[in-house]
Amino acid sequence: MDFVPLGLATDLVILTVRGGRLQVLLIRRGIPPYQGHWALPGGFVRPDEDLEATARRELAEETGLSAEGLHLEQVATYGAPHRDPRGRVVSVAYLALVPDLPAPVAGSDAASASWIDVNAVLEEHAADAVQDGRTGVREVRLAFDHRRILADAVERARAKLEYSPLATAFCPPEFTISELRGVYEAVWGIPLDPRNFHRKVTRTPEFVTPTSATTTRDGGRPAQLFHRGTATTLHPPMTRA
Amino acid sequence: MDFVPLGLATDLVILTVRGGRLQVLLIRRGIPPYQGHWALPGGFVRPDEDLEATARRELAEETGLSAEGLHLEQVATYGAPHRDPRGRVVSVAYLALVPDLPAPVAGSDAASASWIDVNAVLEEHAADAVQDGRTGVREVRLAFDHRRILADAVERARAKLEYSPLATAFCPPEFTISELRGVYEAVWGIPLDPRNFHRKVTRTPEFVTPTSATTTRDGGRPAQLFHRGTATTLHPPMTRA
DNA sequence: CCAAAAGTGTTGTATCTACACCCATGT
DNA sequence: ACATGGGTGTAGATACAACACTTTTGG
Repeated sequence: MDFVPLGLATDLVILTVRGGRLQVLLIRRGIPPYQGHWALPGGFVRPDEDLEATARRELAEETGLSAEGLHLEQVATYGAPHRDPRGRVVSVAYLALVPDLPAPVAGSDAASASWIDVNAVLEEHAADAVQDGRTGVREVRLAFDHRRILADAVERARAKLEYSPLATAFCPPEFTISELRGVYEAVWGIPLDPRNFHRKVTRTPEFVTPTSATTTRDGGRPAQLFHRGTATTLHPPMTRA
Repeated sequence: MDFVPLGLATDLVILTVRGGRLQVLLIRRGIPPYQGHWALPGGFVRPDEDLEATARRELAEETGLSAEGLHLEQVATYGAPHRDPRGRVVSVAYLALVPDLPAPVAGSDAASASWIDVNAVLEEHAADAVQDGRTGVREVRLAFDHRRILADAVERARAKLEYSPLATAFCPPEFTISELRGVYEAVWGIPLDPRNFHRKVTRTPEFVTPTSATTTRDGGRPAQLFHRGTATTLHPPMTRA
């Protein structure tokens, strides 16, 4: 057996939708390298620990949620020889989707964790585009190759919304069609027609199933509440513009 | 840094279409563990070698082709603690697509490599389904977790044929629409209407571009020859039944 | 001439988009 | 009453499946 010395880690791209915006959980690094930069949460795989178990453990640590029931999937593995200046570290990236948490990020360790607007990180940073008055976040440089990992994970999420019921993973157990539409709009970054969206979702077999309850939490006429259906793929798929 | 002792390897799922069937390159293991079983070609990542470089090196070694221009993409990483009985080995799986080689598998090292029908490997093996008179191949048990890796890679290929021009990676530089259809039929395992397929492919922008040449190698009326277009995604996508 | 494969036209059906319109609540 | 969001109906455009039909070669 050929045991080249290397570290094996998992990095997590934890996404949520808050206030109509797609956000990612980032940690500000307190120590070099990349001290002061933002980074994806992650950690080393323990001996005899499965890769997904590592990711799920990190997810629980960072969000304070029991990771059961949360969506978690592997995205890709990054292993360029010098991606970490300290030595060879190969990292398996996972994508996690969580609903908008009522509780703030709790249980995270000493480092400061925050929800950061994904667009603020991924937008091209022309030197003159620095001042963005709306969000306050101006420029977010990620440590290591984490910008690429984030981009790959977000692209995965965008693509999977089309043909899978993944968007429900961003929602609480019971949700309205409008709230589900809000997820699509936030992740894709485009507005959708509320009426056509409603029809499409409710007519796609097993995408969502109605409960007997309604809510007025979004204002206006009471909306039917739904929970996830049993579908694993959507026929026909949802379509972006 | 946390250097747990482990081996890092890449495994290759090299697919081709021969005689209208989807086939995978497998190697018969000459030594334990799993001596005598079929396995995916693979090998350990060298110090300072990028993951994809490892995969491309293995691909060139096994097929005897220069790996340049061949399609190669990462599929997933497999790291269950006891997937290899010799110790902890984490493997990054890559999918490679090659055209039907005029030359047989050359340059492969001592172990015997063969093209094996993918269906013969992936079909469910109920104990009483062992005797399959049609294909002659009865039972192909793969070593390690390679059956799962193969299944994941094939599913990836099947899905990508829908929305990407990936099928052209199975074809020689110049090909007819029929040959391209043969790829879809082999990978998806279903027949397609030649007339609708022709229209669909030629009307999808930048999927294929016509050359000035024709061929009669498929018999019948001479067929227009095409080469790959510049599209990276297909609009509209190709559809399975 | 016939067989075989290439390629075009047509028709009915499903789906999408855009938008008019009505429904049920809070204030 | 009116603002707000929930939900249904409908018409034109687009795409699809099925299949009749014509074209161009080899034998």
